[in-house]
This record gives sequence, structure tokens and C-alpha cells, in this order.
Amino acid sequence: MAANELVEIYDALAAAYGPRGWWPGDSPTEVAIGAVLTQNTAWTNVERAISALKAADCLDFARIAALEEEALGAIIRSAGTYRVKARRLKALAAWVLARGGTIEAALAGETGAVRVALLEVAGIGEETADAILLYAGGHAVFVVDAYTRRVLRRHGLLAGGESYAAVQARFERALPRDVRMFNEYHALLVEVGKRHCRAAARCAGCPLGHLPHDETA
DNA sequence: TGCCAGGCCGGGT
DNA sequence: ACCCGGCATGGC
Repeated sequence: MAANELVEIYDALAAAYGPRGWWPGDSPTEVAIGAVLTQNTAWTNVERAISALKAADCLDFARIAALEEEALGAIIRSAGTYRVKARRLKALAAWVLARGGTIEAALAGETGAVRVALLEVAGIGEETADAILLYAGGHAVFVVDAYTRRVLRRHGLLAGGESYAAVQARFERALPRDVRMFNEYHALLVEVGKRHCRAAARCAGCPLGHLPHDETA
């Protein structure tokens, strides 16, 4: 890879799309809840569930902790896998309440330690943890998701099969450890992924045209 | 109309 | 240490 191909990709995407203003969500609480709801799920379905939570005045960890799991599931039904997600949101709510009662308090502290603690919550894996850390907590961790992998794979920068940690380390080694940039970079990868690299779509016309393409990836 | 979406977990090799 | 099925709605 050139001096820093990941920086070049960032520059190309930033030039094409500009600031994305991510994560969609008005508060750290909404961001964290959205991170769970969007697991393997299209964002349009998550939006409905978040609206329903707002309408029920339940976009709040104390309220979620107090809700019956079944009732919570009914509210977030449109997000899919709603029984699983109700359980996971309850687990996250319990975690938040045990760490001060607000997501801001729960996420305060040294990044590595908070990450380890988050990963202990049932239903919070590496990607969800990192999305919460970065977009709700302002921690400098790079979020690796399906779009990240697909875009890099299609442009020859990943072979496929690399671990989450390996992909993440590559970004974090190549880039300045900067919350703002990590935030923006992940958002840009999702944008280019949605426009040009969806599973059954093609990369034609994408801003990374200077790189090799493998549209079967 | 089937396949897919901004994963994660548990059980089986 | 992997690999796989289950979870489930709504859009194209």
C-alpha cells in the first residue's frame, strides 16, 4: 500500500461526500440504543422502532430497565429480531444504571477499560461496542462493519477472513488517533457502501475509481 | 418473491 | 479455533 492508502481513501471519500454528520441520533442515549437495534438490520426499520420508543416515552435507559421484556419487544418490533433485541436493550440498560445511570457516566473513563466492560454486556459485540464508544462516548476507536469490509475487499485492500481486530488495527495504525476522523471515516465508508457497494450492487461510479475493483467480492 | 440489511450468540465439529 | 443456524421485520 502506498505511503498511506487508507488516508488517500479517506481524502477521496471526504472530497466526494463532505461531512456526513453521523451518527443519526439526537443524543448519546439514542445512539447507543440505535447501535443495538441496527444489528443485522436495515436502518429504515430501526428508525421506526426509535420513533415508537419516543412515542412511548421509553427512549431512556431507566424506562427500559423498568419495562417488561415482552412490552419492550412489542415497541421495537419493527427493528426485527425484536425478542433478542429487547433482551439486549434490557442488559444494556442494567449496565448503564449500574454505572451511574446515564450513558455519559457509564462510558466515562479510559477507553480500553470501558470497552472491556461494554463487551461483557450480553448482546454487545465488538462492532456494537465500538459504535457506542465512538458515537455516544467520544472515544477514539475505529468501527469496523459490513460496509467497511465490503468496500475494502472490493478495492483489493482486504483478502476477506481477517478478524475484526486485525481490520481495526490496520485503520488505527494508519490514521491519527482522532475521534473526529474516525467518526467521519466510518460514516463515509457507509455512504460509499450504500451508494455503490451494496451486496448485489456494483461499484460503478464510486469515488474510489482510481483503485482496482473486484465487484464479485 | 426471495434475498438482504451498519451482528451476536450458542452448539457442534 | 472456526462454522453454522437462529433470530424477524420491511424494502426492493
